[in-house]
Amino acid sequence: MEEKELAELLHLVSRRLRHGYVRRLVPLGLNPGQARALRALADADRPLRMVQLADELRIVPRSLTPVVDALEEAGLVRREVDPANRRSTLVVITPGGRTLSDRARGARVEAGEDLFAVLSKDQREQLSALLTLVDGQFR
Amino acid sequence: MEEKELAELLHLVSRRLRHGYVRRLVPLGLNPGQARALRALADADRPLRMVQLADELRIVPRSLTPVVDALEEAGLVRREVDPANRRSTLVVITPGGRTLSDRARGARVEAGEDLFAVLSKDQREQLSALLTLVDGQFR
DNA sequence: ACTCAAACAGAGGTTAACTCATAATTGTTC
DNA sequence: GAACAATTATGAGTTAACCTCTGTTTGAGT
Repeated sequence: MEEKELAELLHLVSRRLRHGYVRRLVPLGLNPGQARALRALADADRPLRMVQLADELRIVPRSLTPVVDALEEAGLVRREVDPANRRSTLVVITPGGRTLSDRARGARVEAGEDLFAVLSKDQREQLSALLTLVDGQFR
Repeated sequence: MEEKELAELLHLVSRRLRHGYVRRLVPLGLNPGQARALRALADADRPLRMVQLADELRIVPRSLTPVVDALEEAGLVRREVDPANRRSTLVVITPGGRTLSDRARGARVEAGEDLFAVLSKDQREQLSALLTLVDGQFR
């Protein structure tokens, strides 16, 4: 009776995930967008320019500005002028930012474990593989 | 290096889907939330009270009010006082609403086909089954 | 030197949620 | 059967995460 379409399922599940994630991020003083940006910076392991970071997050650069504002405010990143191109801003993660990024990763993993508790390890890997395929097609 | 967590993948993919969906809904004058509500009403095949509909959509009733406002404005649903309980409002889909709901379903399916083009039919069914499992655990 | 493009941010809008408070009704209990 | 509690919807206000369009500064190519 309740056979939902993929679109609907995806929406509901991703909303549910966000819920658990947000809850765990609150004590860290981060929202998901900020956590994602921080994570991308930690993973890149080098300063990124605003455009690069925005691209990584698949958002337009303008949408990144307030995210970086907040992270900078919290001392988790620093903005630096790119010496190679003074139009560009380099976003540099601070040691504090790195630490918090690790804690945020924990929150993300926990939220994922909560949500995907009903799936076996195999099933999770399947899901991950399928989504990677879908995401990958637009690289 | 590009090994993304499930949380991240889910977020990116569902955002991508929404994108394609929104684009196709624009000519119908609907946004995704309105389309979802309309769909739930069409599927229920009977008037639903605000609380019931909200529950179906997994949102709090207060969040449903403006959605129904818009649908009513567009003549796609009607609000009626529930004769069985005068506190309750019954949301009744109109013939026009039903028609548009069908068109919105088309949009949703098309967007899904676009996004999941890289997957085989089998893979899509797998994905759907996995997400149904995850979604199902909270009912 | 002059023009065009790139990078960022200001201003403002949209969607989709949320909470808290309130009015109307109904159901329960003494 | 009056008093109290719960339910239903909504007013008011907030938040996250995006978007577009515009303007400023800077750099790159001719």
